[in-house]
Amino acid sequence: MSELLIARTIPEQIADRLRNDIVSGNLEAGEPLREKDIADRFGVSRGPIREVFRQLTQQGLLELEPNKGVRVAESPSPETRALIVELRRKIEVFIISSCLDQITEEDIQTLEDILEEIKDACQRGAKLALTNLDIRFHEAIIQACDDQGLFTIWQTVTLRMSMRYHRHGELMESYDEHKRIIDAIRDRDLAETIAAIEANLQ
Amino acid sequence: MSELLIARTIPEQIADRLRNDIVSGNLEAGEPLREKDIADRFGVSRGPIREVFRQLTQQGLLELEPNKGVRVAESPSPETRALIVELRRKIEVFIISSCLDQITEEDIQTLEDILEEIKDACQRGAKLALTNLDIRFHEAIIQACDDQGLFTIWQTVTLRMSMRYHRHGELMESYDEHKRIIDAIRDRDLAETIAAIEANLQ
DNA sequence: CAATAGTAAATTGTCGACAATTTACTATTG
DNA sequence: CAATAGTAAATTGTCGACAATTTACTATTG
Repeated sequence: MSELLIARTIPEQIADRLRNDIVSGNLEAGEPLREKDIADRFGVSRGPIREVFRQLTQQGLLELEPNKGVRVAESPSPETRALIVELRRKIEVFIISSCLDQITEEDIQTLEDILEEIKDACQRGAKLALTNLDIRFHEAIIQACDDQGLFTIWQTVTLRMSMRYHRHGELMESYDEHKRIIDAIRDRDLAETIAAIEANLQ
Repeated sequence: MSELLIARTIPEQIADRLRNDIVSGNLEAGEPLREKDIADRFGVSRGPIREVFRQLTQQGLLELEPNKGVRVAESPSPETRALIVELRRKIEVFIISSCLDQITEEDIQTLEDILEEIKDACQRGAKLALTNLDIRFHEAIIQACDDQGLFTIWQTVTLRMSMRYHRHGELMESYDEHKRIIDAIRDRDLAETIAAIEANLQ
């Protein structure tokens, strides 16, 4: 699950950066992105950038008009977001149900590492970092499990759900919720794992 | 909704053709696709083909390994497919619920046109064509309605659900089911529209 | 002969150049 | 002055060339 993450390709790394900017709200909805600008910013030619644009478009973060380029997509309305949350819950519950046993001690250690970063982000009040860590945490679970090609669906749904959204309230709640998930996984307690995941997805 | 379909770009057209080959089962799971081969087949350079590969990968139809290329993805297991069907139902019901009124007479005419083709395919026993027409019919509804950026999620889910799958039984049932959907839409009968769509998605 | 190392061929990754299209600007017309 | 037509600049689309990497093949070693 992790060898892919070590030697990441250039377009992947650029996609991550842009995804961040969009999900976090650094880039406003409707803002056009120019291939040349982004290419210069990352010191590559337009080729790799075009690939990134196509990927982010398919993930619903950009909108593409032929011959005109891409713009940052609007965030979903509250009603639409509610639907997307429901979809994401169904996907994550399905995956964890079919593979709770296969999660290795190494996978759990990866989750612990991310949890540490979450703790840190909560204490620093770093909301942006927290959104990312939240995604990375769940992504680690999905990657550890998924053998059914559900990853791209999960990713698209999750990114769209996360667009410019922060849960209000006490940040430290996020730490508690993720700790609960890890504990449940370590106990191989499926019902509790599902409950913990559903509590965290809203 | 339709001007985009008239002046389609070259990569879009190529993507459609490859999608067809994969969904219909013309291309076997695990089969590698070479950029050069596909480029020659369609008489273009590798650039546009790379874009197509990235898009189909994001839609879950291809699997990409950096520096090694793409292969045709496996079809989902029956259990996974059941989940995907459930997701698709939720999406289509949500969209039709929020916009049944906005569907124009012109949109309905588009659906009627596709229905005619469905009738024809049923009579000819053309299962492959039928799978495509089925997707096009529902896509027309989504495109007529969606203002919430749910299209890419819907598309990914739908394509994955359709991979190498044909409902058995009487082909003409497909015609009846789609006719029922059109009738319900024309009557602006939401409950019946939902029931008709759910009956058709399985 | 089996295993390894080395080499050639095939394939993907990236780039810069040019063509096609869109956009911004200027000049013309009534 | 408002509307249109024409032109230049900016931007996207496509291509072929070369670099980097992987794969297939051959030769060497024990």
